[in-house]
Amino acid sequence: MSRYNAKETEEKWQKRWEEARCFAVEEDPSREKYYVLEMFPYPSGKIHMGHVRNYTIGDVVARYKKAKGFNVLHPMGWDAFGLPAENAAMERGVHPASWTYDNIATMRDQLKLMGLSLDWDREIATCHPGYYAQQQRLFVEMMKKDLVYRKESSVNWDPVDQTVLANEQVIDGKGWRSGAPIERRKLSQWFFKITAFSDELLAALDELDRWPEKVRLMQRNWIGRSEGATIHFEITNQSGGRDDRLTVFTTRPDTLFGASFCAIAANHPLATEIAETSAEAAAFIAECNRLGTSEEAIETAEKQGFDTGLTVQHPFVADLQLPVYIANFVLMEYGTGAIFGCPAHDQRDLDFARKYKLPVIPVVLPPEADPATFDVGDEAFTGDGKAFNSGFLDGLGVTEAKRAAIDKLAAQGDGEGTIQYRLRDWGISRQRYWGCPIPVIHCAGCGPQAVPAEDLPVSLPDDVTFDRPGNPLVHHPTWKHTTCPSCGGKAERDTDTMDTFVDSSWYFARFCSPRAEGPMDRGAVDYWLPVDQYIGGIEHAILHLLYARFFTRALAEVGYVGVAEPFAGLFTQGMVCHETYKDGDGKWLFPEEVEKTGEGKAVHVETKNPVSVGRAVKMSKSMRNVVDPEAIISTYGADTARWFMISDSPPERDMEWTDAGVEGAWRFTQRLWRLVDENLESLPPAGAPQPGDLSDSAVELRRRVHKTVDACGDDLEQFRFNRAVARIYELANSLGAFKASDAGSLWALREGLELVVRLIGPMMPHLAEELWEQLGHEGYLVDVAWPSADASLVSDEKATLAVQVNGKKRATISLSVDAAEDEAKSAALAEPAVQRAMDGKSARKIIVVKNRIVNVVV
RNA sequence: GCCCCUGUGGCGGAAUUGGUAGACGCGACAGACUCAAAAUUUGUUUCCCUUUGGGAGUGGGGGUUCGAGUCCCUCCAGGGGCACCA
Repeated sequence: MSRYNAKETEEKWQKRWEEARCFAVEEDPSREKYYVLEMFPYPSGKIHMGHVRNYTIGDVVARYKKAKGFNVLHPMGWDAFGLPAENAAMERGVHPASWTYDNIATMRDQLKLMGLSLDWDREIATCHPGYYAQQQRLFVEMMKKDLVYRKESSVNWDPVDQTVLANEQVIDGKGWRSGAPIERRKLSQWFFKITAFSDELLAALDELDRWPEKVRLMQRNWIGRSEGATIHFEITNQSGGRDDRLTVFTTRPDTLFGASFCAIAANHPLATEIAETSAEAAAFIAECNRLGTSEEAIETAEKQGFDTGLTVQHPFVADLQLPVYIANFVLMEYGTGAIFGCPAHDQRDLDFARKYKLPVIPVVLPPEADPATFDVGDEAFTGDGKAFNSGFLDGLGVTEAKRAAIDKLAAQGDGEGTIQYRLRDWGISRQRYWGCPIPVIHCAGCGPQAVPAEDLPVSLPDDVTFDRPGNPLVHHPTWKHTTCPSCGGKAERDTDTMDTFVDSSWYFARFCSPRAEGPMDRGAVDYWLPVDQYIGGIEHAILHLLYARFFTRALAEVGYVGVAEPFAGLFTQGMVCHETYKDGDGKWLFPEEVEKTGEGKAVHVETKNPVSVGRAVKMSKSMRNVVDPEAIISTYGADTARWFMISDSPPERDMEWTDAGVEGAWRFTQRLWRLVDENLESLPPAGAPQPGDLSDSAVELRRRVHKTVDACGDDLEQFRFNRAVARIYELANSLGAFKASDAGSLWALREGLELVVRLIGPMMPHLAEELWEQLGHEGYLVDVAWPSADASLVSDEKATLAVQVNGKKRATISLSVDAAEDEAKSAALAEPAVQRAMDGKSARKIIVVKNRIVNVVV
């Protein structure tokens, strides 16, 4: 009896597939296309289990669709620009380019070990000039279409390192390297006009019916369309020539009678103006700026305000003036950067009012509450109710009151109904080296000028150093100095590079024609786009996916593509988790440093000191709970790793990586091998015709086989890989237990073995090819069509129904499929257990659900 | 803080989408094979009650229904995103 040698076999088939160019594809208008794409990886060094899961799922889909007869495009590339390369440069002195390309080489080799059905001819890296040159062309063309503009916006500034920090580099308001308190600073930056598409991006979500509902919901909330009102409050005690009105946006104009203050953002123009003459205001604003730019930091900070001393006139109540505060929880980026506070009906306003002893006036009465005694306490009432304490609005519901308030404001000239979006334009300027240079030249006389097409690309200089803070492109002795394309005078290049989200906003289109001279070949994108199935992590649910949707629309305006939506189908897979280990000193340990001693206990491999075992969390370097895919593949083979990845947990759910699970998967590969190997000699030859009559047990086996084929196809279509795997286990159990003696059973056994091999093809492709060959077939299983089940063997003759009495199961009965209701009733009542449970009472009602259940109500 | 998701045996999960809860795998236990171990293999395995049999049970509490893991309300726990990580 031979043993399956995974390593040898996997190498053998990987080589053969490559030589036969099994996965290289071209446009073929005569065939239906299917574009499978997994989110391309950032080349961080080595592949991790998250990649293995992502690419296994994608590969199952790609191979399945290929077997279903589609012309399948399945490419791979590298999201190769980004911050970690610069960190490596600073920490280890390696050049970002060589660091990145080394990582790509390593990770490419690792991916190849997985046996993925990729068209490697189409490989791209976003840091390659061949890619980013095209991106610069797109930028220039978008500029011409007025989709790009320049404005000021805030960044996190590290005053010690003299550099801009990413949000993740700000920890508790301090720079991660310097530890210095960070400041908000304004810089002039480039923006993509994504808000021009707010409505369209929102409306089109309804059509994306192969996207997870939760992703569509998150995007809807992110775009955040809200109907409300802008209200102009007259400033009553101002001095000087400033604008005498404060404009706020609110979604609750119905609560205007409950207003007790107004608040403006720390970077509101009025705040800036006040700070010029008030040292206290300036100090407070500086304090707010220390919070950094992330919404999370701003909203979780304790609510604080600064009373400007200004007051504004309430538009409806003649003798009411409201104080104006500068507040740390008001965002300049949303609405008008100013709000009116109604503490009774907004939690943040309430917290603020309690702190600064401002009045809390309830103006919306919850249903069934008493207007005389109703009080909000510490919890604002945000639900629906009737307006009270509200003058002309009294008695109206929230919706009607909003309308009435807006009408009155408009009539008075104090405001109007407005639709506001939460979505902001996309700032893409980054003060970094390792990114796509922004192809713009700044001329003192002519202003910013796009680099002319014939001068593209603007290449990154190689000779840069990271020995001092700031952007190497700024420090470079010659790079930024150039001449103005318009006037010919001295000018400087824009030293910013693009956000790496730009790189990943069109790579799927580049894959259609990766070596095209322009950004993309129209014929190729018209054939391949949209991506039929996109697969990646849920962490990209909003930003990446929304930017790509915007960019595709921008590409359509520029004339490169004919579709608006890049991804027709989306699947978001869960994370790969692992237990965590800590030694007595609280130091994290790698799994290989830990030895299990049973019952959830563990010790250190060398010292034998006890180790505390923590629950499974997402694999991460910081907690050391990582398993190296390459080590797994070299021990068990790629098929085992792939099989385990999809076998237990549903792909959209988080999964736990365990040694026991991998070993179980490995045992199954061996079992399948033996199943074929042990029977090989007695089986009829491949392609032998079905013998005349089959024994009952052979027919029964065929039923199981064909039912499995039928159900597995459905499961794969619906991404229920774990169910398909369970069915294949069941089938393997049946095949293993089957006693074949006569010619008919041996024929049925061959059929069953061949079909199980074809079913595992997308999941364990190497083993499947090898077994297919063992079973006497020539050519590649990869080229064999997906099997279809014999319909006559899939349907059952008998159905088992549960019989309940008052909803409690008391017996089961076996009836022919679709048996009549009366037959089911009498069979149910004939059961002794049912009679016993009925306890002599008569049935008041009997509910019969065909082929499922009979419920007797007494 | 805001938005979104998840919760079923010792563990991962299944449940025909409102109709027999626990398929399949892992682990554990017992047996076979073996000098022994590994591998393989047979069986048992939600909990409680003494059994033929009965009761409880899908994070907690409540509701709708002939019937709820599935729908509604509420609470708890864990996770993802929050615009410069990718």
